[in-house]
Amino acid sequence: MENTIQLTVDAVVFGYEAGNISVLLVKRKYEPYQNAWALPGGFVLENENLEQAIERELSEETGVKINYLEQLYTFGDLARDPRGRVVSVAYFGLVKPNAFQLQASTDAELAEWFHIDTLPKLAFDHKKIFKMALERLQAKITYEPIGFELLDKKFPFSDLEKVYTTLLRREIDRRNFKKKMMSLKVLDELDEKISIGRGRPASLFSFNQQRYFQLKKEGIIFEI
Amino acid sequence: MENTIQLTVDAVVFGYEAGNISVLLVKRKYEPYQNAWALPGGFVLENENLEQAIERELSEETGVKINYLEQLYTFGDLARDPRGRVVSVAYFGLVKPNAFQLQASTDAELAEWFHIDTLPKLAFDHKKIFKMALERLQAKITYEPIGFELLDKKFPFSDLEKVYTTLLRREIDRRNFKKKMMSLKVLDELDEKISIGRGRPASLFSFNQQRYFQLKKEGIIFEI
DNA sequence: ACAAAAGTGTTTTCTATACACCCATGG
DNA sequence: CCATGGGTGTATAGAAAACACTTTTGT
Repeated sequence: MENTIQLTVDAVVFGYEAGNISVLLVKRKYEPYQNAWALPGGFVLENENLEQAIERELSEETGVKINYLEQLYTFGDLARDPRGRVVSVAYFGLVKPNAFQLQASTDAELAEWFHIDTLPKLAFDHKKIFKMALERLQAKITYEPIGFELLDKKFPFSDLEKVYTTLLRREIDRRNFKKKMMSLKVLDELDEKISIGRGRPASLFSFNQQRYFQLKKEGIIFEI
Repeated sequence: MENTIQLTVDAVVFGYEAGNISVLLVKRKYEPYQNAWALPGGFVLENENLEQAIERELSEETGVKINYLEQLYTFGDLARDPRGRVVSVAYFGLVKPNAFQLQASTDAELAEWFHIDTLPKLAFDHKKIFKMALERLQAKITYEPIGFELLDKKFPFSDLEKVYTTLLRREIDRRNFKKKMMSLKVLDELDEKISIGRGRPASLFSFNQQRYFQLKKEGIIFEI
């Protein structure tokens, strides 16, 4: 059988820093859409699976180390790529703040973080892909604790709260939010505090992944 | 660029009849896995999108008219197909009981419904695909009213209940279930009854799709 | 008349929400 | 000492869950 369908992967990678949720974009070097911003991604090689392809492309194009990766959707419209029939498997990913600084490795000078509310025009159907990824992320944080994946290993509780208020675009009652979070027992309060500028120093917390997997196995679902 | 990756689509189609949830399988005519049972599906043609490919394959192989179709996941492991590198976009679908009778059209004699608990050995990684589809369906009926898609236009309430108890594999309190369902106002009670064998005749209900879309737009979420 | 399935309300428990003041630090 | 952000508890309302008997038909 003759096959003229090409397969690519694309990633919508979210990062959090200082109260802002950003997405990682790369500037295209070649046609089509030369010099336009696009999601990192590219053609899948014959001897790698889809996750390997994504990780290779991310590392080649951005140098970012991904922390959480999940398949999003496969886009197969006929005219989505001017080069011909290209089907793309999209992923969405989260990175921790320490990965937020783009390393100057490889082609990193062509990668940049953009605030999710002020994206430039995107190549191909990447706007549509981004939109779906954002909706997925917004939905997902309400029933799975992936908010942690955007934070450092140790974080003050207020950072977690900020991830939620920023993504859900609404205020959250701090007391109720903490009550619910703590009742799940997936957060460990550490004997450590940080003081960021003025104000009372904040206790640091860490995410107890073991406890989370146990809960998940028992079928108990997180819900905000 | 040379591309030796092939793209297929596969469908996990569920049907409901007489208290049983079944899946549609086809018997393979050719190698590999000749004579083994497999999910309906096949290669995507260059001039059709993914949904068109699935619908074409389903109609060619089974003659079944699909009622609800949703993309499930894309499977891209290296060794999933002995013919070489084949990536498959899997869908899951639901059919109404009137589509349950397999038409003798096309290759229909090679298609058959199997109870979800007693599937034969499946070709390729189709077992894995099926498992994911079943989990998705089980999760999905708890937050979207897709249970209706498995029933006729008019149905007794007990049929809906049976779909839920069968899929969720647990008993449901009939009064509480009805209360919740009716409070959503997506069910219209008709001035019509049916009597199935012995017992009190049941009122028929229909699903109010318009009302459902309105609710969805308003962000109100169904939850069982 | 009895077996079989449909239909129907109330009480209790739990969870979600609303809400305001004190605490610890840096400047 | 004051500005800034962190930390905490209770009361109310609404939703979920538990629970059993009556109705209508076919045989």
